[in-house]
Amino acid sequence: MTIDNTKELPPEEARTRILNAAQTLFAAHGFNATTTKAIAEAAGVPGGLIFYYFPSKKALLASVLKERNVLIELSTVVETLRVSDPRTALMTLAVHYIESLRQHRELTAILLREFLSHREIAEQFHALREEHVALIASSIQKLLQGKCTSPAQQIQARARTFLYNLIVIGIIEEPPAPPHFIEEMVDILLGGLQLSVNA
Amino acid sequence: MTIDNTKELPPEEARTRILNAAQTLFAAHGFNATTTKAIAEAAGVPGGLIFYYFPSKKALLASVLKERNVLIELSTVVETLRVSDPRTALMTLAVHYIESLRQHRELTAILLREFLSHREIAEQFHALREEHVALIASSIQKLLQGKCTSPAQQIQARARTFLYNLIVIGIIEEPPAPPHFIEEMVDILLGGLQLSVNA
DNA sequence: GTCTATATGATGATAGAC
DNA sequence: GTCTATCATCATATAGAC
Repeated sequence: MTIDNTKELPPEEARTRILNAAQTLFAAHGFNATTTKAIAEAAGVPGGLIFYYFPSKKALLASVLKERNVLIELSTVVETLRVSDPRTALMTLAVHYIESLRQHRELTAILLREFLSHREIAEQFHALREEHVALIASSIQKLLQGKCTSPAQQIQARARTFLYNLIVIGIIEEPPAPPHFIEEMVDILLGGLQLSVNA
Repeated sequence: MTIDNTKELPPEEARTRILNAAQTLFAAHGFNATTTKAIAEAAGVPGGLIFYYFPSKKALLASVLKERNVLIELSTVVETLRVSDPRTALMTLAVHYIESLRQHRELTAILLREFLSHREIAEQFHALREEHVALIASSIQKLLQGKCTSPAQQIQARARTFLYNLIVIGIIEEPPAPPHFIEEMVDILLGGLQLSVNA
């Protein structure tokens, strides 16, 4: 029987604590405004130890973004759609997606902050967006199977409109807007489709 | 005959050059990553002069945001709607709004970067959003006068969906998405309304 | 109002003891 | 692997000559 090294908090894993602290502080104050000293203090380790695990502060940021990846979890949200009624399904998707964004607020904040200056991050952000548009579009298409005759491009546009709204709601909007806006938005998206709603 | 002091580049207005340089550099690299020295160099003035005109670097940022205000210009875009056909009007509004956002890319970049950490800026951003939702909603309502019987709240939701899409398209989306997406989005927004389109 | 020179403090990173 | 002490650099901001 081999030892499982993937526990949540391996006894003295200073590296993990540094990553956690960096993630929190980068998100709260931005990359440049966060000092390595502050990270070390928050992590409860001496300042020098950071540079034992990471060659530079920038490499630390890269590790945070790489090892704590938002992409995967957000994508799985889309997969959880096993409801027959399109309206309910889209509502579920929206709520879960926004919740997921809010749960990863720290990472999305980093993305939002740094994509403007770091080309690499911008491309990651862009790829993520397009991937999700495609995922949502195919989800909608499945949901409407047989119930609707709209062309594929219309569905894609709806998926994009949907996602863009979720992005603003989940990342930028603060405080949260009118309570029933999400519901209304879903209705708008489904409004133009020739649905045979009679479940 | 008095002298007009509101020319584009008043003979030696170092202050203006400092503001210009600060705006550009803050937008390109963020507030913290931009040094006052870099601003001075870009403006072609000695480093010390910045602190003659502005008490601190942060005050300089505040001045940039206050004196180069996006709010006004963006609001006027909405006013330019004097077309009878709703679809054409919304298309015009969308295109102009996005163009305006792109023209003020530097300022929107600063807003996007700093609203996460500076409470003041966040509130400014939020107020701007809500003001524009209201403006767009009332524009749509005027456009649909007599042609539609949808309740006010539905119109508001449409306006918000519209604006949120414009925000992502104008500020975040890069490179620009599928060419006809804006058109498709407008169609989606108008899709659910009981229009008597027969112009 | 403009410019030079510089104070003062903090930052990322290193060297080396344990 | 962990920690202390410290270096070299560069930041914002000031003092004061012109």
